Amino acid sequence: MSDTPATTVPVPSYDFAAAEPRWQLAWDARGCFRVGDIPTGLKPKYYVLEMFPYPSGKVHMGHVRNYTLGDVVARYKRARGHEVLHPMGWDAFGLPAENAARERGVHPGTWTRNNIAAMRAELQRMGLSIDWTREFATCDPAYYGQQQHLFLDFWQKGLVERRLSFVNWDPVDNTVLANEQVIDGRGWRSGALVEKKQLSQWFFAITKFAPELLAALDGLDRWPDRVRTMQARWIGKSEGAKLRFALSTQAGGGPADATDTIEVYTTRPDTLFGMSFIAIAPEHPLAALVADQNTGIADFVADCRSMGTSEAVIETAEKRGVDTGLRVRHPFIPGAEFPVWIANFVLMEYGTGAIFGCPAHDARDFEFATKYGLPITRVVAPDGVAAEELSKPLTRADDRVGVAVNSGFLDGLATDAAKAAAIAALVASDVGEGVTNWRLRDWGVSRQRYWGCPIPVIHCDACGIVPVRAADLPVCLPDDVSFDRPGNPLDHHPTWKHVACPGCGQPAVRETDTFDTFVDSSWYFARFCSPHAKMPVTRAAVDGWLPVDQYIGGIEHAILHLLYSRFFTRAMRAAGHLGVAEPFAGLFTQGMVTHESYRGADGRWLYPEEITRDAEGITTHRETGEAVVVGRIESMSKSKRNTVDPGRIIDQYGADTARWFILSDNPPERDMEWTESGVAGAYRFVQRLFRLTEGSAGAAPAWPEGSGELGAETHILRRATHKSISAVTEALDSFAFNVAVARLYELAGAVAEADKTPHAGGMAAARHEALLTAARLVSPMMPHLGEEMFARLVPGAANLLAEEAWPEADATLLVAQTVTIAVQIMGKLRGTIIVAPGAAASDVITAAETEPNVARQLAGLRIVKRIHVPDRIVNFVVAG
RNA sequence: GCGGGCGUGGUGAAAUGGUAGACACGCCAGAUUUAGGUUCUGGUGGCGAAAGUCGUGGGGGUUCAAGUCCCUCCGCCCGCACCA
Repeated sequence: MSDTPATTVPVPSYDFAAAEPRWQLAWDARGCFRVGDIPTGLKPKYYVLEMFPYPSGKVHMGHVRNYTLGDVVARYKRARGHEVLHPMGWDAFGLPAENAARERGVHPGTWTRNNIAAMRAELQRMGLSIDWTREFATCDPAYYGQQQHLFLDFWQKGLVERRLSFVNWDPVDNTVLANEQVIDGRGWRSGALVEKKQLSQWFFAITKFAPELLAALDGLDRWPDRVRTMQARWIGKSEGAKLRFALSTQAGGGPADATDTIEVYTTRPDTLFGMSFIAIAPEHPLAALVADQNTGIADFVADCRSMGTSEAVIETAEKRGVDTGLRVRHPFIPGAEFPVWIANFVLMEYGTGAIFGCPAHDARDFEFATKYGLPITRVVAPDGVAAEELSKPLTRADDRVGVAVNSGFLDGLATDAAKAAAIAALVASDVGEGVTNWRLRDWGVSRQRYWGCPIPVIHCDACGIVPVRAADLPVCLPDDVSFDRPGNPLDHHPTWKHVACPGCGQPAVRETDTFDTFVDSSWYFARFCSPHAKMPVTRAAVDGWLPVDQYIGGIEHAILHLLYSRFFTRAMRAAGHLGVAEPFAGLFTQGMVTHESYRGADGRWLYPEEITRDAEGITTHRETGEAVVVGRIESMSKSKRNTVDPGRIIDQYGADTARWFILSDNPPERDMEWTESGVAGAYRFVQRLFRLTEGSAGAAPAWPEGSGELGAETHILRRATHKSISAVTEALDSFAFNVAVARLYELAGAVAEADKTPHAGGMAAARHEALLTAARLVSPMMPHLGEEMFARLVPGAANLLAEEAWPEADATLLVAQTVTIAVQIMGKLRGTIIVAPGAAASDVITAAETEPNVARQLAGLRIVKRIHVPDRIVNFVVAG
């Protein structure tokens, strides 16, 4: 190696466009990422999975981020000696394919498969270390047919139910609408006011697992706390009371029956003395009864029906209600009566569909009571003293939990004791009892759509509802469907649904509903273990690979998808398909990719490619020169046109640059902003690392005989190299990829720094070591560049870098020779001292006190206390 | 509305309760080059000539010491069960 620093010798630049496909072919040729259905057991197994994509047509930056994160983990774990399963597939059923069919006349299957082909090609350009032999799409009959088997198994295990539930109904198109298709209470295509309609639907009995789904959250210690908290709240275990209010007036004037009481669930029976009304949901049976006799009430109930089924819409709507005229008796206050209202904010799905209103301590009840002039009585106070008039609800923790006041026999009791006493009193008078309630509802899986997995059920006039025989599966979707009118094409199909009943052989009709697409994504991770099996999963494969060790995806799936997958895993275990209860041992939730948005003078959105920015930062249209308004930085979306096409970035800068920038920009759990300047910076680093390699290309030079020969600069570089190994390893282990990137910038800087002085005393060997280390450390993030560097540093290597082990840091090189200690007076930094690591406290404090600036500041002050934190800090607490 | 999260220089950010701003982008200055998404060197939180002082969304608290822990307020983001 040369002893002169590399100065102005022209160095060829890194030709990523040639190198990236070359290395992708090399990995593929050697089968670097392929594993068997059953792990060999020679190494520890590691299953890395990113949430599989919906094939919308194009890979977007969110995908690039997701799959880059997963690929870093997969490549890193492989290097650390694991046998890594890293598969990819397609969440291929869903609404957008049907929309494309209606809008463009293309068959959903054709549209979906074309999209998959396009997106697969784009993903493959990223250099992901995926075992593509395991790929499948959920719209493959080989997949959804097995899903139908699972449905039959779950049915047998008592986990499938059929009951009525509400859907959004478009009365003009005569079709069911998804929540997203309801815009301001109207159908997105017809514009008709949406109605709630009851349909008979299939449900998975997820609530049967509610206690264990909640309890098992504690064991998911590699999940983000926030996701566990959100799931716990969603499952929503609450301890409260169910009580029956006796109606003092008969609902229909008819005989006393089930309608002579209203059953209410409450978590706060201790606040019963603060009651001022009962509110029931518009869908409550009693509401229907009253509406039959009163057109005003009927109108109100009908009005509530047009609100749709979305909880967010219901809860944010203005609180409205109507007095039914019915009155109930208070269970504790003889002679007291309270009105029964129908209120639009009461949910039929939760509790009993009826509440008692306690306006003093509940914001919604307060708003309602204020609006309709209902009394507001404080019944909880922190100090047990009832207070003055209320101008706003007492909803702070202090105001909700305390001591009962204005509450008869409960007065003076603390909240928990008051609850118990209230429940005891309800039990004693046989009007209620303590109950545990769950917020979680059973999972409705019926969808009135074509592009989904058919529910394998037959309706027979004689035999009722009959499952399709296992031997007759899969129930495949017919291809010849028409989208020329609204509604479910399966229902309109001339022949598909007509079959013989498996029970009696008489003409019968297939179920034309298909499964919610969440069903498809609730077990795909298990299918990846043996994707070609003639059964849902093979036991040896799932026993070998599950659970997923690291699952990575968007926070938007924190509740539904993850909860449904947890349920499915338990249900599959109950049916004997697998042995684990939890599908995902580790979970990482990534942030979104955002970008500035731009609008032209006329207000229309502009693509980033359409604008240009001059030296003063003024943005104008690239072609017309018109002024451009720079809008908010927001999540990339087609409608705002603030998207950046990953394909263009890879063309221009290469996959490694895109991966590097996406990792370097910020912590992966946070939203990131895509910027052109950031990409350009990443690209410069790619080139810089490559150029550094040039100075050490070729076989490793020998270290000089005897370590005493090593110069100080050599030692500094070696120390930097080994500190990088340790720091990058630690950063990758903790998902701090942006920190790993920073450490690699530092290592590259250390090599450049070493090049400033003439090389001597083993520097050439240290430099080679540094760059070889850099290649290995960088390779999970920039695999192509890593291979290129490795090939130049180790010509004729038998292995690819992808097959090489992770480097080990030499502990002797990590030990610091001195430490810098901060010296504070009253917590304020006044100086620093340099001492040997582990120096005695007395020596350190003496050195601190004599540090010139510290000594000057301490003059005339009395030291009250000396705090010494070894190798970190000295703090003097002074008096006066 | 309810639930969850986030908030640090011009920007993205780093920081086991222990020297706030590592690393990068941008910017400034200089060097190199037959200048073209170059490269290299140095500088870069605010105020101040300096000593210093202020500074992690606002306010309060715990602590010798708070970006970090607690309370409260504000702003933004995600989810709310038929988007995936």
